Amino acid sequence: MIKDVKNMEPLAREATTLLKSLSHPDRLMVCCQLRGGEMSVGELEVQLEIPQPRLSRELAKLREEEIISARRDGKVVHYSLVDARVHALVDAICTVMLGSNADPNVRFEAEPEGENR
Amino acid sequence: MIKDVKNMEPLAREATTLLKSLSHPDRLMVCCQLRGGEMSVGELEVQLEIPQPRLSRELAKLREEEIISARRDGKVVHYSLVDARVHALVDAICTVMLGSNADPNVRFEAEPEGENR
DNA sequence: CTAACAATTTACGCTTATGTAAATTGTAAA
DNA sequence: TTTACAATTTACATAAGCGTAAATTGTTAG
Repeated sequence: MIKDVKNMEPLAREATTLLKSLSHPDRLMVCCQLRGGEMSVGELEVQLEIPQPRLSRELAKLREEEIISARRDGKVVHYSLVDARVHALVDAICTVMLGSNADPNVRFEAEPEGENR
Repeated sequence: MIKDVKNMEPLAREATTLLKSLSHPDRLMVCCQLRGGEMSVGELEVQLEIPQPRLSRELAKLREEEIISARRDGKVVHYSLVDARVHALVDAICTVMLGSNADPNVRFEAEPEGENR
């Protein structure tokens, strides 16, 4: 509830770093899908029809920005959104921008929900 | 509520175009402030402490992307968010990412609210 | 070890974004 | 018209972002 807009800059800088990571069709769709829980690269590839090398590169970017995390199981790598803040942001964006089309077939498997930040 | 993820791509493309426009500290802060209603370039310059030429250029980008609109009054130009969808998205981003620091001193003057899209 | 599959990384060319600084346009008042 | 102020546009140089295609790494089964 502060009035000091000056203090907004560092927060805005942080926010836009995250936003930039989501500002790409492939990456946004990936995050949109991951709201429904873990998915493997293969599943994402099939559902989103993104050529594997490109998908992999975008996943790498999302990983570097700590938006998603990877878990290897045999030769399959599973990805999931990293925390509640990211989940909330992606959710908000999908709701406002994609409408119902964004519904990832709601099949939540594991999402603590509640550990802000 | 569709399952056809394939149809998501064009929407995601559109969404990310908008998101990209908001993915810059100056531009996000401007939009954040404009949630409170119209503001002149001068007011934005003072409150956000952004050098005028840079501010002006970012405003131009936001204008080109049709995120904000300008209204000239004498030698002063007033800007405001262009529609409810943009307002909703900016609001969501500010709420999730900036928290209470994002409160633009709530002073709504005119916001139809309700014409989605 | 070798084959086969899942995923990631590299390489290249091209376009866009961004900070900085200088020049220009538009409007109102003297 | 001349001045002054508000705002926008240009001009560069540097840094990122992105699509495409080829090469590489990691893992399991034979």
